[in-house]
Amino acid sequence: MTAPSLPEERRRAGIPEATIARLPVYLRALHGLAEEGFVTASSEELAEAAGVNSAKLRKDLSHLGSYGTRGVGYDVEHLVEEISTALGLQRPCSVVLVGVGNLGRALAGYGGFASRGLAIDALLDVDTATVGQQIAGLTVRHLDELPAVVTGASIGVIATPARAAQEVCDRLVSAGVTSILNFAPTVLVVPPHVDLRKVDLSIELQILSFHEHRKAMGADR
Amino acid sequence: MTAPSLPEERRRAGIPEATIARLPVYLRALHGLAEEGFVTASSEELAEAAGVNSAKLRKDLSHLGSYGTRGVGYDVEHLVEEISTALGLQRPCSVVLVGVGNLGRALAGYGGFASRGLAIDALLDVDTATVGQQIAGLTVRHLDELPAVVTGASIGVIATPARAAQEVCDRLVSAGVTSILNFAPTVLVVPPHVDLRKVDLSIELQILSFHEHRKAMGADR
DNA sequence: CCGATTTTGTGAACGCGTTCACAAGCGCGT
DNA sequence: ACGCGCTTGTGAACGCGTTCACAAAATCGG
Repeated sequence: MTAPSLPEERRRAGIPEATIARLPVYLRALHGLAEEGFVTASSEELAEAAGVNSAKLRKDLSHLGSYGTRGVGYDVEHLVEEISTALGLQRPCSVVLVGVGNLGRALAGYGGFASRGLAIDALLDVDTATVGQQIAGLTVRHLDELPAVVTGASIGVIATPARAAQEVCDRLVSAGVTSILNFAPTVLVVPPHVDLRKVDLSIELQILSFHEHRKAMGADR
Repeated sequence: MTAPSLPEERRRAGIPEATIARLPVYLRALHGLAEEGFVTASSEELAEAAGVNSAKLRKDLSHLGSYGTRGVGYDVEHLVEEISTALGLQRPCSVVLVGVGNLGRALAGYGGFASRGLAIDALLDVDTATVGQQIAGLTVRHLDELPAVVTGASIGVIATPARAAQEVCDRLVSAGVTSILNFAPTVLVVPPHVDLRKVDLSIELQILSFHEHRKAMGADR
């Protein structure tokens, strides 16, 4: 355990999770402002574009370093660089998607990834009818080729049916993947060194269902 | 402002947001346990199936009421009922999806919704080539018909390109929708009485990118 | 060169959510 | 009937994240 001497490294290690989750939003807001011709932006302007309040934005950015100029604001282009660096988008890692069903195809064709430096590099499936197809400029390969496509730092995306997800997850981990994004509606278990995030479409709807009913009840009485 | 006299209602109003976000997970875990033949389940068992610790699960459930039996655990079937009721899934509201592109199709075909009582009831788009198509048993209708398909309590799902999202959002709100799930990579602004949730696929990847790079840096030094 | 003005960066207070730890309650065996 | 073991429900402590409010810093006009 080496004591971190560089302040840069201290900062990197100590960025709160909640802040990291917002950095991509700021990045997108900055791109938007840049397109509108802003060369500099105050925390107030940036916060509005990102949909947060300015105090939160300033504290978030302060975790990265002091990249603003008092009385002026933030240099848009420079801040894009800094956030991209913080997120590791300067040297993007490869993304491997497993499960080329409806959702998998949608993800493969989703333009939002490429624009931020993160593009899907490989599509894998087990269905022999799907393997070999060309989708979004990529040829679908068989899941057995997983070890060959995982090179160094890779992110795995699981878009399989729920029943296949845990096995696919295990195979990703075996192949050396340490960051996994799961779209299958299942709880996955992974070793402690693996980062796992999940996106569950039906859960989001159920949360809204709760709020919708709560509002309806309040109106009734 | 009537003072809530029924404890049931007090509970409903006071459920913390974080708890609500986990109730759907518990619901799914309970269905899984039921299929495995469990008629009763301890907080420990349920917590493991849901991927949380048992203390959290117990506190979450305590916000709904006292539906467990000390020394025994929770009746699986009964708890399913209670959580479903709390989430408003007993009388599910209709779901209207706008934007039948790749993602929209994937969502329309996603089985996970129907199994929990929340099914997509209408598909809308503006593309004349898409309108009229049959997808997942539904006929795609034109966005102009929005007022006709929104009946009472409805949830709106936005799966359009980013540039169209705000206008679609405004039209949903005008039609009376007060709960919106946004998949478009944009910050939407809504009136305060509207609940808005967002799912952003590229943001999730960028968060993983951060962790992946952090791990790689730690290994290097 | 200086004061007025703007905006950042941050210490402090606050609130929410998680975790801990245990008393209260329930069933079962004897 | 009664004590024993198991499990829930919950008050209390803790930690993280948000918000507030202001001092420090930078620009600009005179």
